[in-house]
Amino acid sequence: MRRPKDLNTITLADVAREAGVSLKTASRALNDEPYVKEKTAAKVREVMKRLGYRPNELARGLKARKSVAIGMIVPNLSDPFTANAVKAVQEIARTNGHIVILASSGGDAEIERAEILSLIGRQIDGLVLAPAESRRDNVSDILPPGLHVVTYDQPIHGAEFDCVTIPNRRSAKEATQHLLDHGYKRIVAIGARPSLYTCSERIAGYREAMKRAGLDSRTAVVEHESLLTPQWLSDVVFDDHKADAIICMNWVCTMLTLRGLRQIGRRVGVDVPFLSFDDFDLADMMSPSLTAVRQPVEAFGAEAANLLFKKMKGEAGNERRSVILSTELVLRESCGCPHSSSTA
Amino acid sequence: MRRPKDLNTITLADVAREAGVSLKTASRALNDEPYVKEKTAAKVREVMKRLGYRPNELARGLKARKSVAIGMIVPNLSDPFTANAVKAVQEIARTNGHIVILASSGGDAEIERAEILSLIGRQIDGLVLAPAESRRDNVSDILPPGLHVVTYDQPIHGAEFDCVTIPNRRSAKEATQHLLDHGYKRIVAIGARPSLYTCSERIAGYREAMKRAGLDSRTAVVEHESLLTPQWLSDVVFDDHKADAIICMNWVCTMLTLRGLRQIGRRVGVDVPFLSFDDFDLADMMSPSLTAVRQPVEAFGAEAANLLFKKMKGEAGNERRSVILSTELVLRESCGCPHSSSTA
DNA sequence: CTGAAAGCGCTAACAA
DNA sequence: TTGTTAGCGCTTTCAG
Repeated sequence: MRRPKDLNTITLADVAREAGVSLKTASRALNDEPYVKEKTAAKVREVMKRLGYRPNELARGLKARKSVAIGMIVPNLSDPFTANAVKAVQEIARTNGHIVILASSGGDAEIERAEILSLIGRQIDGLVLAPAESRRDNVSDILPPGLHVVTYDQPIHGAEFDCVTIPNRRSAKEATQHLLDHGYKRIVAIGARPSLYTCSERIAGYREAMKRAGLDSRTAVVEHESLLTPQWLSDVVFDDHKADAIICMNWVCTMLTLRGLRQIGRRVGVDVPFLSFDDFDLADMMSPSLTAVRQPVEAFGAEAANLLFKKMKGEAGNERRSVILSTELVLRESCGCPHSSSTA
Repeated sequence: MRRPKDLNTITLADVAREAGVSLKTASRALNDEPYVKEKTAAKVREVMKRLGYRPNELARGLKARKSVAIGMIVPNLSDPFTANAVKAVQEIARTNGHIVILASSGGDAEIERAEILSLIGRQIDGLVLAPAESRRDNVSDILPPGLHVVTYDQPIHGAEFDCVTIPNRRSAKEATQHLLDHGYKRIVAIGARPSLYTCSERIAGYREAMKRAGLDSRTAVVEHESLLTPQWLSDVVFDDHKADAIICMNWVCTMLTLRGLRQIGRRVGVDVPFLSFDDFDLADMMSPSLTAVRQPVEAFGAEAANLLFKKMKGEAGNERRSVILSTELVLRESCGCPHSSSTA
């Protein structure tokens, strides 16, 4: 004659009582287990529906020692690159019957660590991580053994996680080479957060191209995006380096540089040829349209999530797996190429 | 002498045993409860740290009947409007000690429903929802009583949720009026998903403005974004309606229209004046720059989340609360306004 | 101040 | 085929 203290939550016990079966039978019906007479099962299901029963996943997870949830940690959700990756991960998680707990590090290693701990407390079954830092392994020491992690965008130095990346160095080299082919000599590479793998690799690719052409590298790399101001552009990129072309090493840099250039009165692609590492919506709609290295944004998240679920199901062996996606240099006008009206 | 079956997970019992105290004492220390000798508590904390103990939030939630998690359901993560809202919600959740379970409906009511059920099973403490549908209440009947819901972008007709919106009708009316002030007569309003509140309200605002000017409304609204093709633009917007100006009613429509116009050889803002409901990064960097109605994207998510947490804490009373954020008509060039070099 | 025992909702053993 | 009994990891009575 016990009554649930909270009469708004129906438990499996309520269902069982109402259906006149035992708890375990109700449980079996719920989970479509064998060894339940179909008629009994039907009865139970009917009661469940009638009562609006919803299994408590917390209780299930506690028992099963898993949560049917994966975590995802990203640095910055406003970045369309990130947003699309999240979208892809969320979709694949859904098809695998998992939910996604989304956390944001803001690119800060301490926050990242705290978020990971929080996710671990949630008993996540897997983690997709866009690391806030790539030089130092800020993660491994707090991971419970057996938790699968897939990194994307950046690998973590010294850690043994699966990772989805692009050939940063080669892509940057090719992009730089393209600018060189146009005849520019004082190409300036603009980047931010040099300690990040993507940044340093892309800069390295740039250097290789410049070196091969027998030219000096002109790098303009800020410790943090907030330092990428119009004044800085004017001082460093133009006054110091006398830029005759610019390559920006990621989306944020591109955005800030586009704005900054306008403020200091330099027209992108007209006064100064421009190439962006990271393509985005509308790059093709600007005038002049922006030449860019395109990363397969959705594939990034999709590959990472697929790899994670494969690992979780034990279908992928135990060795570390790296997926390297390919990029595409999308030639438009801002680099100096002639106008083309092809659809991007 | 019982040994955890899974030796990789340390429980509070392990901590208690190691510290030589009872389970409850360890629990008290964990939760900073009073009535624990400071020395005892310190000892427990030391052991926790040494063992790398992490409380199991699933177990906590099961007991406490709450999960310290909120759910968020959005239609489309690639939309920067949505991405920024998610970012804001996630940040505010974090400061309130909650995690965010993110789900995506793809604008489909059935999926939305399934996702809500899944979140309920997770015992979420609150829900931020950008409804997939606004005409029909697809939600209320499955919500457990006591679960707080805040809607944003669209209210749900017939449901009693708190909601964060903008003055859709008035903003659209003002925007249309601005085009009228330029002297355009055959202004075409392009929209998608007419059953959505935002769409119908904005179209209504447009109609009001046209009517006041003594002009016929020329609406071009597709059932679904996928129908907004270049061919359709050519046929409906230009051949049928003889557009001499265009107003697009949301971001997706703007994107598709910009691309479509180019494909059919009409230059935005040059051959055809253009106004976008929804501002975005780079709208100010295009040539001509795009005049747009700007919604406060981050505030959208922030207000929704703040409202939700207030409700959850019982600080907001029980009556329904509506927050109406203000928009701004950002005048740039595509509407026909003279070039201005002000920073957006 | 501290501890023993009960139980959150569910599922895995082990009967019956 | 069904039911009974434990117990997942934690917190909450209620005694010491």
